[in-house]
Amino acid sequence: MTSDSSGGRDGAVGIREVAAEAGVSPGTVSNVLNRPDRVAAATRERVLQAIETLGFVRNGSASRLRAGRGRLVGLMVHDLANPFFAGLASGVEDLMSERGHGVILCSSATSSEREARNLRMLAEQGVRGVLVTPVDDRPERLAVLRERGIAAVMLDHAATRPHQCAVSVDDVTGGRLAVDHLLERGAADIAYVSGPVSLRQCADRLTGARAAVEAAGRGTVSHLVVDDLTAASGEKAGERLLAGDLPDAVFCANDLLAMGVLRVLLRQGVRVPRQVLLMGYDDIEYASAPAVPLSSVRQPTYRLGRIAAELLLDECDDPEGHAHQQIRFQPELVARESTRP
Amino acid sequence: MTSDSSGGRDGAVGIREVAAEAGVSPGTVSNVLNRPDRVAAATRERVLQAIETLGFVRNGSASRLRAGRGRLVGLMVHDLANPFFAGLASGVEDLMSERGHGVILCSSATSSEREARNLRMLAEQGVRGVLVTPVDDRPERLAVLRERGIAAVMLDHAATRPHQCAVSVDDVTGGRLAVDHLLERGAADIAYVSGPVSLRQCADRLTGARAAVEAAGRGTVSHLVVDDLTAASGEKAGERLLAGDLPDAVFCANDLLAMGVLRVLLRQGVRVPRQVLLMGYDDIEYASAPAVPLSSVRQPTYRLGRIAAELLLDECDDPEGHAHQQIRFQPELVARESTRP
DNA sequence: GTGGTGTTGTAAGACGTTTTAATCCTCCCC
DNA sequence: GGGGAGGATTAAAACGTCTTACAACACCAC
Repeated sequence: MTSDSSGGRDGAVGIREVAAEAGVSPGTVSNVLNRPDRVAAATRERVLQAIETLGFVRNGSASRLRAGRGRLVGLMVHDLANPFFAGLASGVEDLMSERGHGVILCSSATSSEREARNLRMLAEQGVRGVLVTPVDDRPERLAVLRERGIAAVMLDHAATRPHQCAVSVDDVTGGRLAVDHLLERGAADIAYVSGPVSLRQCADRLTGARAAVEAAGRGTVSHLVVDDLTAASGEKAGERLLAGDLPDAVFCANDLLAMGVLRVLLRQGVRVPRQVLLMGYDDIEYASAPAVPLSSVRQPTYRLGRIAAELLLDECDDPEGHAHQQIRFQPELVARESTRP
Repeated sequence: MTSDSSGGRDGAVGIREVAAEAGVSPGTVSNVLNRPDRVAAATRERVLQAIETLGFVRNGSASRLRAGRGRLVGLMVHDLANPFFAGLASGVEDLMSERGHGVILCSSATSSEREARNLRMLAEQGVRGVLVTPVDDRPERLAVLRERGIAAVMLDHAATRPHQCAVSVDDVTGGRLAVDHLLERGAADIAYVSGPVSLRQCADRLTGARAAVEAAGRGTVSHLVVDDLTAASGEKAGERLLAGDLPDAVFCANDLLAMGVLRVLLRQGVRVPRQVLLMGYDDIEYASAPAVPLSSVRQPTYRLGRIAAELLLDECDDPEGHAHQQIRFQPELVARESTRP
């Protein structure tokens, strides 16, 4: 135990020890750390040298306590196991890591209670800002954050109040693209499978789907609701579809659902796309892999995350000069086997 | 702005304001928060009431600064976009959330530099402990943490030093299971596709594969190395395989690689499994979806994460009484179409 | 009553950093 | 050589909580 490679002694080395080693005052060390330009080049070098020798690691808690702001942000998604959110998280983490920030990851599991609990935890940790894919539209859920002056950027969701950044994808258009495509491929009787409509994504895609039918002046959209957006729920939906008259086409609110539906239909000998056209949403990496590659609606997942992260840091770094932005991407149709009749 | 629903005033409400409201001293409020049993039921109730009324949110930074330990842990994985790690992270996050802890998520992107940078950041944030899937076997990479007394649990990796917890899956056995299966299905000339052998997972699975061939007294294993464990790299591997004589079977170090290989082989008209048997590893949810469902080796991903998280908290809560554990799961073969000749 | 015992509550000093206002130089110009 | 001017550095006071003594109190047995 006596020979630790680096100089880290038992008596934890702080800014004070560094100052002593470099022959300056603690204040100067702090300046080197936070405003390097305020200190002469020679002194700065000496301090950095001391930091290196002593293996000093700055205490983030103390720093945040005194300065009011830290180098931590929060990220709240619905479900990490869903590749769409994993992609988002990946984009956020990459950018934050480049900028020297840490990301506290939370999953709401689409439960408002868990969301509220996590937001509170984030507030306690004094994060600099939060990226959140909210569980529903109620803007007051972010009150805990606003009261403490914590910036929030909506992720995959439009802004819920005037002065707020948001990065989203136009899900109404996405739903319309999907159903336009299905109608064009000859479907009339279309089933839309989604999670609860309290999820904005599910609701918007439905709106788009109905708009497409209305605009075309033909076709119908029926709606099948399942508990969540997983492949397991997709299988349940598939079974319910099989129990009745099969529609011409099934449009699922995400690819996982579609993969579940596909699995069940194929297992029961239903020919896809011959008998039933099938469409997913998100265009996750695995959408092209199935027996019948899935048509889907592509979203720039990773970029969504990166851009939202950038917006958040911009807002945090300069709250006054920052212009709130609502960025909305347009989704893109990806046609594959599952809708080729 | 004048009518915030909750009582959160501009002059941030701290333990002091709560104390005033409840007619006790700040110390007592702290006791209610940290040692509820030390304070009489009536007083406790009064304090909790005040906390509620004022919408008090404890300052985690101050708390951690003074107490030395906080309610934050770190999690470092190779790649969030990989469903295997997303599953791990999901398990970790669930358990930590139940226990009221936050998780700082980091991705090393299998780069030691980025791993080191992130570990340093975690040390700065004063996390209580860290769960890490290390990029290589060098135990000294955790020195930054040890010096500051931060507990570490190895995740999907055996312990690298004596007194350490670790949760892993036996990858040598996994590799053996896979190749045993391929040999049994008649393959002799087997290609193993993996990322760099500096990744323990890749190395161990290779060891297992060779052991299987040796034990059987027949067959050969050739080794094809690609940059990382993604589907894109799988496609590159597939092209390199096509450039030479096709082996009887391809064993990939994970399912993403296998999906990439499969895509290329099918595109070039190679019959899988007729001409080439194909096997993945991890048994991610999407392994069963492809045109030719992938045989794979299953790992208890989510449980791995949960258990490691539990171990870490156990170690943090009682460093003395804690018995370090090395838990090793056994993987399980899942045979599907891709290895049915 | 008195002294002991146990329980509740309090006062005040950390924790390690940032920051403000003040001090110290050095250099330059008249 | 005196008088700034202006940059580099410092001293000391925060930041909000936890914790260590310690005081207050009630209760009980003698």
